[in-house]
Amino acid sequence: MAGDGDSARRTVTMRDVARQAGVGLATVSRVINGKPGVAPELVRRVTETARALGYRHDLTASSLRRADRRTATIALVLEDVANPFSSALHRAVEDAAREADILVLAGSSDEHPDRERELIDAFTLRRVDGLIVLPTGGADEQLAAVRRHGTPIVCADRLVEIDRVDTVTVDNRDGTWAAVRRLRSRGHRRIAFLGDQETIWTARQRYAGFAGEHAEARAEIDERLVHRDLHGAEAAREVTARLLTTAHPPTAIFAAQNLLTMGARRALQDLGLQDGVALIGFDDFPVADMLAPGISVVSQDAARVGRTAARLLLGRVRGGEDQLAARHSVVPTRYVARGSGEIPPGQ
Amino acid sequence: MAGDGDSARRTVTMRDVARQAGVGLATVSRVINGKPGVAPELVRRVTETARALGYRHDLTASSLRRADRRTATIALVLEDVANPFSSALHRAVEDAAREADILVLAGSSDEHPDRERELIDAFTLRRVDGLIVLPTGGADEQLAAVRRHGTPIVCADRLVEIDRVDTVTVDNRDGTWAAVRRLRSRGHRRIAFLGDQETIWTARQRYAGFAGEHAEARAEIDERLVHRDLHGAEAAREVTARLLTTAHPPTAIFAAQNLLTMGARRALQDLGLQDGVALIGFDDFPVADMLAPGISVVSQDAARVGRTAARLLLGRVRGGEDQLAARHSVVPTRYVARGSGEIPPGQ
DNA sequence: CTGAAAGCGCTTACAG
DNA sequence: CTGAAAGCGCTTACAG
Repeated sequence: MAGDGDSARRTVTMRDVARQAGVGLATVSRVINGKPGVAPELVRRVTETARALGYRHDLTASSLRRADRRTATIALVLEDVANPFSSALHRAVEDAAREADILVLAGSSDEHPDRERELIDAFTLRRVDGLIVLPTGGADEQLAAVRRHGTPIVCADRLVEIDRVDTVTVDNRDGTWAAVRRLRSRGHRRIAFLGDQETIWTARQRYAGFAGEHAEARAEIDERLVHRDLHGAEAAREVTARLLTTAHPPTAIFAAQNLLTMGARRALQDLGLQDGVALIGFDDFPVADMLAPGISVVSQDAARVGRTAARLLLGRVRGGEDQLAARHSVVPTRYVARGSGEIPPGQ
Repeated sequence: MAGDGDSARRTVTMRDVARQAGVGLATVSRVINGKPGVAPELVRRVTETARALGYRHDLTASSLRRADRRTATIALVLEDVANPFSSALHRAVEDAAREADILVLAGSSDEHPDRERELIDAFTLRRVDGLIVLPTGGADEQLAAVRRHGTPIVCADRLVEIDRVDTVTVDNRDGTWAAVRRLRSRGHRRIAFLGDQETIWTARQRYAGFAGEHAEARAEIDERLVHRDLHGAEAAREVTARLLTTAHPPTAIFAAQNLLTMGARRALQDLGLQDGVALIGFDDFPVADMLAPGISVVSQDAARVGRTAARLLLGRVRGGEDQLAARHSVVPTRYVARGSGEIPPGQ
């Protein structure tokens, strides 16, 4: 407790501890790092002196000199740290990293390639040991360059083809395909599709599932029912309201993303049609089961995506797997029937 | 593009750039850091050489030698990066930090003091410039010690009294008080209270609002209607179900947290009582407005809490405000009427 | 088992 | 305006 003053003082370094304890600098380093082969008496003296002086180890300096140059920090480029999918993935990454005493930096690209590039720059500038990114698609060249420089990278949620960059994706196409097939088997023939910006890989995949199912059923797609460039709930709401008030409205709606599902449902409720028109969303969200009818969804396991991505990354960070070719893991989706997807055509 | 090989090579340092460009190390440093007073010709040569060699600046080394020793990184200790309140706060902090070219490390304490301590340790070990934490309450001494060592700290969401540690909280007590008063003015006399673990400051404050309103109204609290140690939705659901099936059930329920509100509503729906018993929740959540009836809530602005916390922290990090005494900012709540809170007693 | 010296990749006085 | 030297707080051979 002595010397626990409040005034600003210069940092206590290993040097100070060494001098005070009457040992060499290397010995202090050994003790602090828990390395074996130091006389118990010295271990005690150093530990005690360090505590008494309020010594705080400096990992940044340590990693600078260290052979492996690891900072024990990885970075995460998400779409938005605040969106449910991103943040569930984030949490899974944190948990996996924590077991290896690794911390995680996170940032939001908001789907802007420029912002993705800035984040990657800022992270590599700080010498993170690895990167998990939900790529916008517009920064792939930079990702490739960073990878070539030696930093391990795993891309999550979206597929990219870069040397030694692993990916963890969800079976967007098949999950959508199966959901649309369910609608068709219930008798639906006029199925609307609401999709996110086409620059996003998952958006294209989900549409591919929608189109694939139609081809399989030898059914033609009515282009008037397809809207593939929707940003957010409000856009989905407007489009849905318009679709429902045309001469030939859809009997079912497939909303290929979270917010679009909410927007579509809002429009349905506005028109009192939530029990008359089927709705299936891609990606679950809280309380979807508490609505009446509950919203049926193709659910994706964000935590599993995160956990898998973290595992792949840490394998490369540790070095053992770093020279392996790119590995691509696909996490399955699951259809959750809650009512809205089970509404038959014609009320 | 030349020399863009794939093989592992040692890092290109400023030294390499200096040698190659035929200038001194200090000049390279000046150019890379954009410092004025270098001949245009040298700036060009250094910039070009750096690019050609694939030089990547190392911020960790830079900050080690730099006078201010800043890492341009701050850390965030949240309850859970994946919960909506925490992640909305996180996003606001990210946005504020980004304007100052500062990155953010985040971690989840899960309300465990031990985990909070580990995170604080890990962050300070990496020499972050400052800390924003949602304190569990069990690590306040460590926070105080870190602060004394010089690292600026802002506590968000919960009040703590530590020298030169700022806080940003929400008016939990008054927000609850006003909501309960609304219930009473509509005729409710038997109002149940569902609360989170009492170790959490906000949980205590919200109960204080509930109790305060009762005292103000000279109404006695029926202890059988009060449950102050509920963990999560399922616990709230069970307790609510039990409350509703007693001889003297409540006519209204105040759920003092997100998940508790959802759990209570589930129980109400299970019993078909969602239109018969009033419900007000503390803290809004997505889609609460799409349920029938919509759930009335005391809404808190997580983004504003985050933004304010970040501003206070960055003010101290910059140094200008670092010697100031603790500042305490309170963000107001807002009552959002959606129907469930407007149900009168007796159906 | 221990310590003096060198050096990680930078910035910062200092002298020119 | 420019560069050689010192040093940030550590770890790592190396010699004892």
